[in-house]
Amino acid sequence: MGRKGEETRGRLLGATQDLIESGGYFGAGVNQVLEASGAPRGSLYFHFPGGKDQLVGESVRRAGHEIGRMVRELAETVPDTAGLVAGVLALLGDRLEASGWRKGCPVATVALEMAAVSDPLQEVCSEVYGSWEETLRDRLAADGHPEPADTAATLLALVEGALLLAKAHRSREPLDRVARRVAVLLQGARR
Amino acid sequence: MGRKGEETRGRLLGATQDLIESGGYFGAGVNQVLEASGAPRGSLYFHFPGGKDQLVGESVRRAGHEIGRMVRELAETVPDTAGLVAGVLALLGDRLEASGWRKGCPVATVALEMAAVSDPLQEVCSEVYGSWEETLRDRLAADGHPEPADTAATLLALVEGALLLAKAHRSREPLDRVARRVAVLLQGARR
DNA sequence: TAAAATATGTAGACCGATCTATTATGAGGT
DNA sequence: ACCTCATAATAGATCGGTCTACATATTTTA
Repeated sequence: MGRKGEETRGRLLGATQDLIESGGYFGAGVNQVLEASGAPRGSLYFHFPGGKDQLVGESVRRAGHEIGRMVRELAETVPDTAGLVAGVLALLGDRLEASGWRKGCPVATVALEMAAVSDPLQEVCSEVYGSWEETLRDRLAADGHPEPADTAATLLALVEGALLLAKAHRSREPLDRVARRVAVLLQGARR
Repeated sequence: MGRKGEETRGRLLGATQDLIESGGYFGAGVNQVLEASGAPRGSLYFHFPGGKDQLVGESVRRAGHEIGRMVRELAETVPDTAGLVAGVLALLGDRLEASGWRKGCPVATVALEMAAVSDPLQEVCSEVYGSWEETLRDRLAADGHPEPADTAATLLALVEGALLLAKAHRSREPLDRVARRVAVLLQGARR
């Protein structure tokens, strides 16, 4: 593929990722992606012959993996799951606030917008959420939690919901409130 | 305003509400709203001189009040808060599934799409979420729950997150998993 | 009460801007 | 010379919004 080509492709994905995190599928207009990345129009359709949907799909997947890796890294330094969730909430809250309440979950907006109308994008969103949930479930199971599957899904819903409310209110308050209550939800973890 | 005018205005709001619930702000194109409502273009800008943003704002507020009322009605028939939340999850899950995984929360998508770029729409979303949270908080306080504010925010985040995951996976599973775990979160309610 | 004036609302052609996508062309690296 | 990739012009559809014309009520005035 060549060094240069790979770099252009990466810049396109990065710019798309950035715009998606702020405004979802429709917030990432092709023109804005091109301007932000500095790439010419033809290059986009060379590297992503599937057009915008392919571009968005790969961007969501990449962003999902980045966050997944971030969570796993955090998991290595924090011993208890409650602390891990609190850490994730804090980290994502920092990101959200530092971006002027723009950058929330890179998957959520696209999922809500497109899951019902685009099978490929729905699959990507489902897959990313599934991988995050799996990470949490494994961690809970290793902790000896009695209901790892249900609890993992609940924790993920909690984080996603808190992030949504924080963006809607332009405030960390929902994140803080949820963080305080997570411990209760995880009762019975290591009895 | 006249009987006919009021009716046209209502049809425009209803059509917009419907489209928003499926696809958010950008899913509710003006042309689609006009086609679905049967109203002519001129009527839209007569009844909503603020254009699309006013139309969407009023639709989100209306949809928010409808769900708020639904929750309060359910609260009258279900004694415990855990049951209330489970009931809400079941009801919204029915709606989501019956619509072919299209109709989720009427506020969430618009909030994620527009909160960062439109002050008026951000305010509407924040206000609706605030009113729902207030309903939950009052209920928890009446139950004698020790942390009504934190818990109300957490329950709302939980419901919103579960609804998001359900739409992303096109499955009730997240809703069911969360419903099973809500009881644990509400421990200490009536000690 | 009849006629005139005004307010309310419908109807759709039309506009510029923006959207994603296609195309033809040619430079640059291997 | 060959494939990779960049470049820009442009297509064609759709976006939200404005405009004028017209119909129907409602109010004012004589």
